[in-house]
Formats: sequence, C-alpha cells, structure tokens
Amino acid sequence: MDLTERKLKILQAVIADFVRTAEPVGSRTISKNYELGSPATIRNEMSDLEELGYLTHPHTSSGRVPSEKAYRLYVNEMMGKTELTQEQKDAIARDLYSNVTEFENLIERAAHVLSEITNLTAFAISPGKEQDKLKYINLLPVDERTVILMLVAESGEVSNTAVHLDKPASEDTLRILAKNMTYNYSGKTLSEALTIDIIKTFKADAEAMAMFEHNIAPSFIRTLEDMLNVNLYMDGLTHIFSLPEYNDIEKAKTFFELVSRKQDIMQKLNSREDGMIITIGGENEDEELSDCSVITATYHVDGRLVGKLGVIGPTRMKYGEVTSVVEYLTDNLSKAFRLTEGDNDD
Amino acid sequence: MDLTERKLKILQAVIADFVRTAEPVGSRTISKNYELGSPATIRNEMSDLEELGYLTHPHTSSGRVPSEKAYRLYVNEMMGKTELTQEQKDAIARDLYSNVTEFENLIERAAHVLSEITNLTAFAISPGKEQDKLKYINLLPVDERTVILMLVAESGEVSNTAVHLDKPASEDTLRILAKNMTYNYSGKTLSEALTIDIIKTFKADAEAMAMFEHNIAPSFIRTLEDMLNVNLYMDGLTHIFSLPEYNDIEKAKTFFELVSRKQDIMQKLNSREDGMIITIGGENEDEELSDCSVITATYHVDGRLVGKLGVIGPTRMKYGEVTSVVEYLTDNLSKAFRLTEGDNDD
DNA sequence: GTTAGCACTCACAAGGTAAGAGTGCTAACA
DNA sequence: TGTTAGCACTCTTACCTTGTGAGTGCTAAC
Repeated sequence: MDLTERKLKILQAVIADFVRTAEPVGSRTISKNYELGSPATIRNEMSDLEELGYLTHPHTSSGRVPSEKAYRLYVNEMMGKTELTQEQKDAIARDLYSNVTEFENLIERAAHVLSEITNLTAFAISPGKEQDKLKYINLLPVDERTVILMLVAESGEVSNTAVHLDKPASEDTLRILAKNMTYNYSGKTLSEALTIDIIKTFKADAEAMAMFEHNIAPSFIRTLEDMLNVNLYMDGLTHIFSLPEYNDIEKAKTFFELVSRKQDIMQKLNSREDGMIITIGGENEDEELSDCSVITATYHVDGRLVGKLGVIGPTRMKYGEVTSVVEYLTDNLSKAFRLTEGDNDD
Repeated sequence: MDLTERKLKILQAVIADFVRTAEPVGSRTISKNYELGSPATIRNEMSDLEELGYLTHPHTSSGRVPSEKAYRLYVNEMMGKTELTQEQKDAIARDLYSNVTEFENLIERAAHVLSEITNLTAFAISPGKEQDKLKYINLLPVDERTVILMLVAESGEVSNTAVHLDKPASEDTLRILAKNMTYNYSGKTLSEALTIDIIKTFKADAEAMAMFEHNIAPSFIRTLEDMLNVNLYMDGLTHIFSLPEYNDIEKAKTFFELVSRKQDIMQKLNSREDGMIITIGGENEDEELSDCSVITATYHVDGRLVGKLGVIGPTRMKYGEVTSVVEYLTDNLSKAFRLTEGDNDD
C-alpha cells in the first residue's frame, strides 16, 4: 500500500497548509500553490488518501484535514531534518546561558527558551537522581541544640536540613556520628541508602545512638527523599491561547487543569523512554492528551542521570522545527553538565 | 450624604445577589427576597443609589450592578466579620500542616489551601530576608579542589554553594578563611553583608587571600543574593475559568499573561504595606488589575521577616469570607514560624 | 489518466422577529 | 409625603430564515 509520489506530495502539501493555517485545506488551494494538477485531479487523489485513512473530512463540503496516521507518516518518513542555521543556534545558546548560575536554573531556562522559540508549552524535568551516589555526610553544630545535616552527592548536589535535637550534643558526638554515617553510606546510591536499615548499621554509644535514632535518622530519610525528588518546570502556558484549537474556553480550561496537576504530568512524561519520542494524538495513552502531540527528549548529567525536555502542543505542529530545537537544547544541556563534571576532575 | 437605613439594606442586598450570581440584579428580585418594599419603591431607591454612584446600569433595561464605590463602602462599613466555625478552622489547619516538612513548603501550602477554600487565585510570597542576619559561615572540603560554602542565617535558613578552586587548598587555609568570614560577617544583615567591601575586610596570607578573592568571594556574593531572593507561589489559577467574568477568552488570556509575569506580580504585590489590604478594581494602580480586587495580608517570621499572602479575584468577591480565611492563615503562619523560632531558645 | 462543469452540501454571517427582564414615569392611594 | 400599581418603553437574547461561499462528488469530455 505504498503511496504514489503524487499522493505523497499532496499529503505533504495538505499537512503543510493545515499546520500553517489550522483550516481544512481544499483542492483548489493545493492546485494553485503546488503545481500538482487541476483541482479535480487533486480531489480524486484526496479522496483516495481519505479512503486510505490519511485525510479526514470534518463535513461534506469542507476541505481535508490530516489524520493522526498522516502525521505519523510525515514524522517517520517525510519530515526533513530542519537544520538550524548558525545564527539560530547562537541565539539559542545565548538565551540559554544568559543569567544562569546553577544546575536547576539552567534546566528551567531551557524550558523557557524552548517555549519561546516554538511558541508552544514547554517543560523540563530535572534528572532523576536514583543513580546519584552519596559522597559524604556531615553534621555541623549551629547552636547547642541545632545541627545541620549535610549530604553531598557525587553529582555535586548538596542538601542540608536543620535538625533540632532533644538534648545538647558535643562536637565529638557529632563527629563520630557523621563519620559513621559517611562510612556506611558513601558510595551508595540515594535509593540504596533509603533501603538500608538505618539503625542497625550503627555502632556507637547509647546516647549517640538515641540521638541518631530520634533526631537525625528521620531528617536523613526526609532529606534523601527530597534529593530524589525531580522538579518539573513548565513555561509558555499562555501560548495555547494563540492557537485556534484552544479558542474554545472549555478546551483551554481542560488544558490548564491538566498541566496544573504537576505530579500527574511529571509521572506521565517522566515514564517515557530515553531518546526523542514523539506521540501524536491518540498515541498518548492519556485521554486528556488525545488531541495533543507530545515531544520529549532526554539529556544526561555525567552520563548517568537522565532528565527530560519537551513540548506539548496541538497535533498540528511544526514537527521538523520543534524536534530540531529540542535536539539542539538537549545536546547543549548534556554538554553543559558534562563540562561541569569534567571541571571537577582536572 | 449618609444613606438611609433602607438604602443601605438595598445596597447590601444588591451586592449579595450580584456576588452570588454575577448577573445584574433587578428590583423585583430584591423585593421578593428581602421584604424591603415593592419593586417600584426599590426602583426609586435604586435610582437614588445610582445617582449617588453606588450602582450602575449596564444598559437601560437591565438590573443594577454595584460600583467600586459600593464595594468600598461594603468593605469599610457593612462587611460583618465572618467568624470561621471551629470545624472550618480545624479543616484549614489540617490541610495547612499536612504534608509539610519545611519553611518554604508551608508557605506554598498556605497558598494552596487559600485558593481551594476561596475558589480564587491565591498567592504567597516568602519573607523578604533583608533583616535576616548571618550567623556563621563555613567552608567544607569536598575534594581537593571543591569546597562547599555554607551560610547559616539566624532565621535558621541555610544555603550552600559548591565552589570550584583554582588550586588545592589545605584544610587549615579553609578553616582560617571561614573563621575570618564568620568574624567579619556574623551579626550583619544579609543586605549589610552585601555592601561591605569584601576584600578589604580580610587579613590572611597572600595565597589564602588570592583564593578568597577569586574563588570564594564571587560565590559568597551570589549566595547572599540568592538568600535575599523571595519566592512567589501561586495556586488555583484555573479557578478563574469558573468565573463568568472570564468566560471571554481574551480576558482569560490577559489574566494568565499577567500572572505568568511572576517578577512583575511579585514586585507589585510585595510593595504593598503591612497588614490586611484590600484594593478594589481601579484602586489597583495597575491597569491590568483594574477589574480585579486584590487582598493581601502579611505574616511574620520571628517578628521580623515579613511575607505576604493573598488572593486575586473579580471585584465581585465574597470579601467577608475571604478576609477571614486570609487572616486565619496569616495568623497560623506567624504562629508556626514563631514556634520554630521559640523552639530554638528553650 | 486528467480535466471541466455542474449539482449538491454544509458552515457561517446577516437580518428579522418574538420573548423576557427590567426600567422610568405617572397617577392613585394611605 | 412616602409607597405602590400599571403601563409604555428599552434593550438583550435566543431563534429562525436566508443568502453566500467554499468545497466536494460525480459525470462526461478530452
């Protein structure tokens, strides 16, 4: 069931036109703009394409609209890779690195840049840190009954919590506890650390043990959980108001309600596989995303930790352009995070 | 120009009805529901109220709508304080403290609870920390050429940055530097700390000085700036879709564009004075907020640091209920932050 | 296989009409 | 003098009708 060359061209033309205008496209329009034959000829071809499932018909007397199957074909086979020009790349890089001081910041910024360029809703998910390993643990006295529990991970991430103690603790006790913890936990991944029976692994005098069990261990666990948490950044939500498909207030509402359930969104997006993934309309398992397309791609930190970046938009989307930008951005993120890592070594 | 009792009652009735329904209210409706006289009488009174500027008339044959002047009168003089029932209070407190592990978290949660109860868009701004003082500063070696710069503030806030060093530094050097910094900065407010000529205040050997100047000082300044930063949390944005006044896609768009400019929003809201402030429609200096009402109130951390909490909604708002909830929440926040503080002392 | 021609379909905008809600005014009433 | 009933008038809204334009599908000719 291969399509003839002309059918392919017509399909491509319909997709191009529809993506641009969001209006069903008629045979005359194609005929005028593409030299593919007379309106009648094109009508016949379109009719065939419809029978094959690539086009649909909102109603008898309207033009044709590409189906999801058409977009899928387009994405898989017809979409030329849109190489970004050097200026575009430079502009993106300039935007991306401007005003950025740290890790999370850069990720957030990537979402922003992506949404600005594509005029779509963009998101970025910070890396899942299950594979990150604890490097060392410290307990720092603030005042008599407050200490700061500090965890340092191999990725460079640092986290502290102020811990309130039942009883004053000597610096010695704290030092011993910290040493003990570092000994037990360093080299373990964050997730492994959470599975260890934290009390049993310890050997210290009764008082230190009691303090550890009641004051420090709970904070330790909570901090580990916090470090494992991934963040979701979204940007360009208001872009959807410019899309004709969301001119309906109900649609807009549904969309905003969807994206404001950040936990859900994150879970859905983050469970996707690695690499660039494009899901079109009904291919999204999610009912609520059934007339959206979602593009995600992964970036890497230190070759291990994996974060995500992507856009959510209407199925009518400039797949070529968007994927190029997403790719360029994830490449840049991976590079940036490799550099900081490398920095530490030499 | 005091209003007669009946005029006041009619005005109150109009406001109550309009707040509930968002429809202009006619004389018959009032007459039926409130025993304030026949429709004709009420019409005469309404006509007077309109002349006095408390009511307006979308068009000749429609009911009356309260003016901003009416809401102002209502808020100033007629609005009974809606005491929350004990159950409501308990429910709010339960919601507020559930799932909360720390400072920022609690603030974010407050915005969430507020928006859920009021069905409006709520926001919370974390305290400005200009008045917070540095308590001590530490430099912790991670590996040969990475140290963690740790700032502890009196409020209990802790901040770290990983700092990369040009050359390896001995633990001794770090200890001296940290001690020196603590000596120079502890007791200073964060903003004061930023004004000090950081290099001049130092006395150490040339190598330590160089390291301080080139590696640590820049991070120190950036971290101070970070700590000074306030965060804005918004919640319940999608509630505006339920309001008839935002059934217009353009209005909704404008609103979302406004609130997505977080920096602007924060500046506008945060510059407001202390205590509970209600601005109605055009009272907002901001053109874009001219058909909204904004309620803000302040909460305190340790009696010094001041954060804000509030809602943005249509001028047609249940001022009584909303202010009660806002007040109860800010009281709770202040109490919570006093407790943690007090905790440290005894 | 391609194209011109024509009847037909459907969405959409413009105009017209009727219903309903509400006012303003006048005159009668207590 | 304040209150009320009655009535004409206004304006919005929903609904229907109609005309137009874009587009298809089919047939017949090239």
